[in-house]
Amino acid sequence: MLDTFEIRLSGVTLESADLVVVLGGNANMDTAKTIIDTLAPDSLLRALSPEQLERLLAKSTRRSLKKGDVLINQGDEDGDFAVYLLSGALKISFVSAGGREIILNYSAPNELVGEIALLDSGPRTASVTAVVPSEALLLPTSTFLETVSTSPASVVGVMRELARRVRQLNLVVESDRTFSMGPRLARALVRLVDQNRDDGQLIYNPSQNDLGAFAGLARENVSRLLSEWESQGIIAREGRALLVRDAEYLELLAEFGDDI
Amino acid sequence: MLDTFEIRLSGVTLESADLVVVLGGNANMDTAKTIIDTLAPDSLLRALSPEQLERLLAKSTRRSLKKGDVLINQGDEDGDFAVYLLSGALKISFVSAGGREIILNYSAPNELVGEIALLDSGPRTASVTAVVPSEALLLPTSTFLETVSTSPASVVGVMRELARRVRQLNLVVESDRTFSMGPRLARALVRLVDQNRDDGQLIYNPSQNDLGAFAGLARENVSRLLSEWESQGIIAREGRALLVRDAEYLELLAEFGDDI
DNA sequence: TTGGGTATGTGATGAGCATCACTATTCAGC
DNA sequence: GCTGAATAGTGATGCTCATCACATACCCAA
Repeated sequence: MLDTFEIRLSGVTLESADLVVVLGGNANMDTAKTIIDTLAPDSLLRALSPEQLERLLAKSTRRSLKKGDVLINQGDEDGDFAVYLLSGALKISFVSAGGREIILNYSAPNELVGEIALLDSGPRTASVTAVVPSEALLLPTSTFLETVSTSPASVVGVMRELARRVRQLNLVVESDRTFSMGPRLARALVRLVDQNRDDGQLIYNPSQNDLGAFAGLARENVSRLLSEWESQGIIAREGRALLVRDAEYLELLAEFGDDI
Repeated sequence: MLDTFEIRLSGVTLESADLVVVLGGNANMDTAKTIIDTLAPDSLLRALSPEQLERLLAKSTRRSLKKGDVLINQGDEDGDFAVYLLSGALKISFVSAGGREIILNYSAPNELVGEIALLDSGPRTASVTAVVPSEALLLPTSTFLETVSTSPASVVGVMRELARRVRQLNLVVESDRTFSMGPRLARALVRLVDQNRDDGQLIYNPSQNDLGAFAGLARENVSRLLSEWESQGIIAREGRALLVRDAEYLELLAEFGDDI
């Protein structure tokens, strides 16, 4: 039973930016209440009973992240916590053998991140970075497993989340293998559209570099495609922010490839 | 509580082969005992208590599969059972929007298959086909979830299995995106090597077509690469069977790509 | 044994996209 | 506001690999 929970950040950050570790105190009962109140209705943590949730929160650490802060480094051996995102956006990425960055996902609030390493206790295979200022809960392994395995509802929730991820990855493999650039980028954009809004805004405004690493194509071609789509009115740009105007078209492209 | 368990096979088989449905009776106590005895030491089902296991088996259906028999069809709506492979080998694959087959995995005995659809209750996104004569247990959704969620050990086991799969898929995305043909094929072969033997035999002898669909390259190039590797002594062929002679080399290639 | 289906071997061709090279633009920090 | 760094736009080039087009080998069943 540990009451405080220390995070050690090691290794090299992706951007080799200076790393500022902001260790919050552990969430006390007060903040626990606050957090409970702000949990989204569809939150995974809602599956827990109030008592379980309170216990879990009491053992968790809350972290405020600035843009660029690194929560987890690929290669870290001390993979002893999972991350529950309260607000903001995280990037999950790794560096391939060839030295190129591959972005696996962007996570939105109320999503669980980094639980894979808890389950098979290997080193971290991906890095987790805040791409906008974010708030996150760090759940220690023991508490996480204990809580999850005593709550049938949350067990199914976590398994469901893992299942969703497997499906998602199957789709990525499909588009990587059989789709041309356009549909691949379309799929990336569709995944980035903020589901909580209806105006086609993204959960985060990626650079073309990031979009390329996410969709699996060269930055230059991201540029070319975006220009083309903008001229066709499929997307719009406000400054550097992207707006998806014709989501339906992009979804078709993402699902059926070039032969829509 | 249902005691018998009916499987409906619908849709079009991948090879459009005639489909023979062999419905076994449900496993009775006798066969349950037999099955328990033959479970591998590392089996997921070993996490269950003898009573739980017996209950699970009593509600399961045992299926004997001939080569080519289809257990699950991509698109099936009645995704209400998972598959536990007792012996043989299964192919998990789907047909992409472009009409090409993508092989996600080959599963070896004691592996769980098809549990994704149980968790998020969508249609089946992949097909499962026996590639050699096989024995499998079909576990109905309700029983599966009930058993799993009442056994903390097996919960963790199933989550671990899902986690393993996510990791595996991350690697596939990596090699698809950044590796050239050689390393991609190497990774496919490494995944196919039978871990229960030490002579470099594969768990199943795929056609070059299948190898291509598994590794993500054209059949013709599979042929070219295999010939090259054979002449270098990295692999050998006995008739149509492949033998991995220099597993270490292939593993290096699979891990680091061309720049080993 | 023969023939048709399936699996394999191998060259030639070209499409798709990464890469390079460079310019133009935007942004953050002093 | 200024300056260097990061981001973005765009043409030219060439490499990798899918595709096409065959030839060949193999297997099983009539």
